[in-house]
Amino acid sequence: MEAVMNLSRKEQVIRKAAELFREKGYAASSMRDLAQKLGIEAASLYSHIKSKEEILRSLCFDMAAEFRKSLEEVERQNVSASEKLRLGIIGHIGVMAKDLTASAVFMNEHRHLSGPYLRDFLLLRINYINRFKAIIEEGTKSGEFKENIDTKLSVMTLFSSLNWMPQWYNPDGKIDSINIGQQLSDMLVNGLKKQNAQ
Amino acid sequence: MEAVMNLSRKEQVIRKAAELFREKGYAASSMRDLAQKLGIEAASLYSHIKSKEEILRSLCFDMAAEFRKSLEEVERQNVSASEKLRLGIIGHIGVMAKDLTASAVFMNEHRHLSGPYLRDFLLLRINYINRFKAIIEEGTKSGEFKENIDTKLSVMTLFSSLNWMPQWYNPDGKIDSINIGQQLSDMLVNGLKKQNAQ
DNA sequence: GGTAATGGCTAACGGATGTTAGTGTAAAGC
DNA sequence: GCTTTACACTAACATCCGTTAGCCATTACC
Repeated sequence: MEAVMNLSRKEQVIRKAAELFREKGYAASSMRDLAQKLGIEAASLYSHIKSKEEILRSLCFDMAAEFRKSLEEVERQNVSASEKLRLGIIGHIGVMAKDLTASAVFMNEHRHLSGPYLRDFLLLRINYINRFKAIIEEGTKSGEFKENIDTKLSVMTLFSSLNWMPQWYNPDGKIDSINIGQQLSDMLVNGLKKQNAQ
Repeated sequence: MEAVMNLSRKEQVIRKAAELFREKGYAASSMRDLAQKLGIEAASLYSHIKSKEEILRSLCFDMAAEFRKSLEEVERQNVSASEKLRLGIIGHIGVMAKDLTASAVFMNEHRHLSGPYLRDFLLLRINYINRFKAIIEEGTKSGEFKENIDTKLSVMTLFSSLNWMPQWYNPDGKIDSINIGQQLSDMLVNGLKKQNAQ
């Protein structure tokens, strides 16, 4: 039963690390800081994790897997492009809302992954983005979306909006994550302006 | 004439530092790294700057001043809210495009400012955001924008989209910054969907 | 031509960093 | 009851960090 009980404490370490990395950034967070948050000595951390970077890796790649899973579900649905986009946005927001701390780390700190890990991460990311791009292109071809939009610009704007959510969203506030997803997708798809206005 | 000639070399240092901070992040960038980029020794940097943080400060606050100036010009114009928003967006993009490197640092590294400087910075930022928020509210009241939108969500989405531009925009590509500003404001104000569609 | 300023150097500081080695101890499993 | 496992400890390592002190060469100014 080693592995199972291991997870409990190891995940506790990773969770606290996520909080720390989010607050101060990966590079500015020391293992001694992390140990202090857990009430132990820095050296004791190494009973649970192999290195500082291993923590970052598990945070980044676990989140990446969640995003991928969410998008795959959406892609399976047989609906219009704009509806697919809407569901994709809501799904993405949902994944983030489940762990805002890890999401923030995923977004802001992944660049501190070393060499091959960074490469793998960026490949996953490009793939994810391209699948959203494909949905937008589908909508352009089907005539749902404007034909003169720049797809790259659109998809980047989309991700910018989504990915910064963890930085300002307060989960204890009056607006919940599903609501955010709805409004955000409406805003991006329909815009701020009234449809009947000029 | 000390100050004038000083600027030249000092600004050279700051510019290289901006590149470094952008690539590796402030905390992960060492003064020895920076010195190497300039072909000098780390200790020699201190003939030009007082500290590492002074560099970050000048980068952050100089950009903040540029943004403020741009917005003030827009606010002076006597036009509709949606036009004001459009001009504000284009102005913001324009300021970023003038120095993408400093913009990226401004956005991602400001949190490493210490104590009172961080506080001042955040106050400037909140003020800037609130002035955009006021434009959106103006548009909602005047009936140009939908009345059921969440202003905070809208303005945060707006800034997310704007602020991530330095991360993906390639100034050597075929799409120039004015074009980006135009398209971005169109996308946020009018949405992706055709106005006559469903 | 003397003087000041500019921009660089070497050497060194005190402290923080990630990590390893080796040890102890309380609980869990056979 | 013995052994393993989980989890903590202390001590220490080599290296990197930002920064200071003091010195030297070249250029600009009066």
